[in-house]
Amino acid sequence: MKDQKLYKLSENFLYQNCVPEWRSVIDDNREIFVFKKGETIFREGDQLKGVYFIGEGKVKIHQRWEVEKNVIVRFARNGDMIGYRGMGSKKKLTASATAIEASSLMFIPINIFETSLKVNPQLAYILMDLYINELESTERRIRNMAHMDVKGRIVEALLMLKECFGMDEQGFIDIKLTKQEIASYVGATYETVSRVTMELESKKYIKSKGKSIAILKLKSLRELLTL
Amino acid sequence: MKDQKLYKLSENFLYQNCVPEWRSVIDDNREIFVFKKGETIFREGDQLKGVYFIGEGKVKIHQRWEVEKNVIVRFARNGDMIGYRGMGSKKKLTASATAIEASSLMFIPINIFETSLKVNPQLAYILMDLYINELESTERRIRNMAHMDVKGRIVEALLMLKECFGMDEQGFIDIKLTKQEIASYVGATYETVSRVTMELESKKYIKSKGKSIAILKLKSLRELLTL
DNA sequence: TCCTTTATATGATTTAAATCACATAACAAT
DNA sequence: ATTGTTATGTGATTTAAATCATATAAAGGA
Repeated sequence: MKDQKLYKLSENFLYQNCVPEWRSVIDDNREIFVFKKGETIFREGDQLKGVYFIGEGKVKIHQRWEVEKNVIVRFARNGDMIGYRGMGSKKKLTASATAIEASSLMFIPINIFETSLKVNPQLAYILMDLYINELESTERRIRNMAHMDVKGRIVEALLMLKECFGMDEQGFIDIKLTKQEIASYVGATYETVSRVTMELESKKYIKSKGKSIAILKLKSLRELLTL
Repeated sequence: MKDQKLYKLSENFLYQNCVPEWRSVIDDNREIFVFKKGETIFREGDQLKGVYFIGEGKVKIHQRWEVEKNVIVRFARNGDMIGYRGMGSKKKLTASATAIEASSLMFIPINIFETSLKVNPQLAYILMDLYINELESTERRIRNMAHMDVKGRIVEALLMLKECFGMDEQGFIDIKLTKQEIASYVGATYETVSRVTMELESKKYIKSKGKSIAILKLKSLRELLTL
């Protein structure tokens, strides 16, 4: 079922970078999907059927490793595109996507998206830039993984989450993650994440309420990174 | 000094994906630079002045971390493009590049490259795909860093190096790296790399001669990864 | 609401890998 | 060659973080 209220097409970068004549094609072919918290959007190994744009909500992109061991590769929020893995429709997805909270996504079939790329010269260009930026932050994470200790990686993750998802009125980062999810992102166990966040709390560098975390002393946290 | 022998322009993907009329522009504006082993091609923090295509040789892309601590982000070989970090010439390079062996590179000034992108619709497209693939392997490395032990990461690195650089007649992987360089790539210390490679050698899974390594039992090595 | 499941805190123990330490080997430079 | 420098192999020690083990606290379903 299509629900216009759940997705403002005009704010979407695909729409914005297409020539006006093409916009109706997108409008005619898009579909809106709604996912509950915890629901799978796509699974690694799946055939690539199309591309998703997040309208509302938060999503984690993750890869499996043995049973129950996960790595969260990245987080995505409204406006972000997920699932695209290059041209040639025989491609397989290399990661899964799961809704962290109730989310509505716009789906564009892969053939429509690929045609969009051909018809709108701007688009490949914008996408190229987008992937370059993503690559940059991924390379940065490799560096962090290689040389930072767990505490540093957790602090770095908290700062990234603040940047990415912003804060509510009380200063809490606007995303609710379990200790296990944080652990899967930084490459650690949930026990260690629990200990480290407890330590940061006791030092009043952060505070937490349920699954929400607020940053209290940004400066002190940043200093932990430079040691 | 320009030396045509050192770089076959016709084999370059930039050249191949440009409309014929544009090729002479590239030809007129390119420069060939030759680097000795260990020489710096560019340094992180540098202003982006142009793009390099490797004609001959091998290059490592690395980021600094404190004094003398390095992470090798990736390796590059002939045909690879290095140094491009997206449009907008005010961009700064986020990693350094150093020649692992004597290399010749073709340099294209950033403004020529950016115009090439605009004039040749194919190009942004090809680049987008290229960056998607790079992102994929970088994401894979994050997963490895998070969950594999050092031995696994070293084995994975050896298999990657074999894929990337090929082997000579005697089966040795066609790249010479120090233990420290391998360590910088897998995120470990050179002592640990030394110990692990010694262990693999004693099991006859690999053999080494100077700085060259040959894979003897591919199957056994692969099995180490699935444990 | 109670009850099951899932998440969290925290202690005790183990372990992989870093660090420290030194001897030897390979490589470069004079 | 001769000498200094950088790379390597290996042992001993330390340490950060995983694992094992429980207790408690939330969250979700019937």
